[in-house]
Amino acid sequence: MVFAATLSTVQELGYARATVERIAAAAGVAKTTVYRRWPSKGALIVDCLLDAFGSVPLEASGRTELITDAIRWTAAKIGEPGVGDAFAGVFSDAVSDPALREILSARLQDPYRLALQDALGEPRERVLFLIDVVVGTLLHRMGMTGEPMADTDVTALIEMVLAHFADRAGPA
Amino acid sequence: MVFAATLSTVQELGYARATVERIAAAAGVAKTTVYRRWPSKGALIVDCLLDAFGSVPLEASGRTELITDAIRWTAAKIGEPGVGDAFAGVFSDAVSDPALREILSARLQDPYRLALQDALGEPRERVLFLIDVVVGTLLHRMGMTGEPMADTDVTALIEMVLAHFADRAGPA
DNA sequence: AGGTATCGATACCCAAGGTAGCGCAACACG
DNA sequence: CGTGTTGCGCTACCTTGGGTATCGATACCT
Repeated sequence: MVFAATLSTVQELGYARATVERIAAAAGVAKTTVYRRWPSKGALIVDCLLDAFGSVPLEASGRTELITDAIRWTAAKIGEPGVGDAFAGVFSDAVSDPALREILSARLQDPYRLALQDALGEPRERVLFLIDVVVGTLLHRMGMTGEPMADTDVTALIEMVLAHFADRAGPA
Repeated sequence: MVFAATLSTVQELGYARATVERIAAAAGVAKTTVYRRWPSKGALIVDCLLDAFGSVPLEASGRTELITDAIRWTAAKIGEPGVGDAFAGVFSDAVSDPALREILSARLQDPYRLALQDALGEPRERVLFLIDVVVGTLLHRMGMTGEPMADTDVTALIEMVLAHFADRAGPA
């Protein structure tokens, strides 16, 4: 499977050194075959992340548990070997590449945003803000240190976000 | 000045298309001269960001004003033309480049972290967490939308952070 | 005036994203 | 069983961009 080879190659070499040629070799596949299936390296990574993330666990009953579970789940996924690197990597590429940004936003962010809007009953802008805070914080830690965020900090993040998004108690 | 040429080139073309050759041309300087002064493109951008950011305004009296001013100042700087792009760009490059990560951490993050530790009387880990939240959130918004965060969201960010970092009232 | 340091220009190396074309194997279908 | 179609691997290639080496000119300092 190409996805598994992608993640393990990214984990082993980092995002930039995980070239498409190496990923293809690790998957036992030709580079051209990869480009037959995905239009760009970025698109491959996004699909790989989609596969790695799966769907958010949103079966919790209360709002507090829902947010807590979602944040812990996000932190755990980003902490999985290769996933955080790959995520931070595409994200970086997307900064200067509007097409990739579109792919990232539509294929990766939107599904989770819509699920959260639905589960939380919050408007689009507030959920976007929530995602900015959670994903931004986790990726910044990952990018600056090379390591996923430790549990105690994830807990602090959850508490901070919960205070802001508590049932109708938060500001604005 | 090379810094001005760097920012305007990044603003005009985005981070990836702002090649060292183009930046040098915009500055009326040869590409080799740029490499004589900075060891890599990343180092150039970091120095450029250092120049653009200057020092944090930390002359506020109260803790609340201090944090508010610092966050607004960060958001405003990242919103300046070219700065956000350049910041998100180096950050992305740093993900796969430990040497650049070291430069970014030591030259850009550490001074502000130390100043904040001093001004807030908070331990290193909590200030690092604060920086992760503020910078991560702002950069995530910038990276996903291509636009700096709107004022209302910056205000929400300030309120959320203040609640967490209020005088000895926050958890953990 | 002479030595030195700096800069600009050119030419180059290398890695990596992405493409084109060829030939082969597998599979479907009559 | 033969034939066509499809998909894949392979090789070779193009282009861009980071980074380096070299050389000649210029300017500055003594």
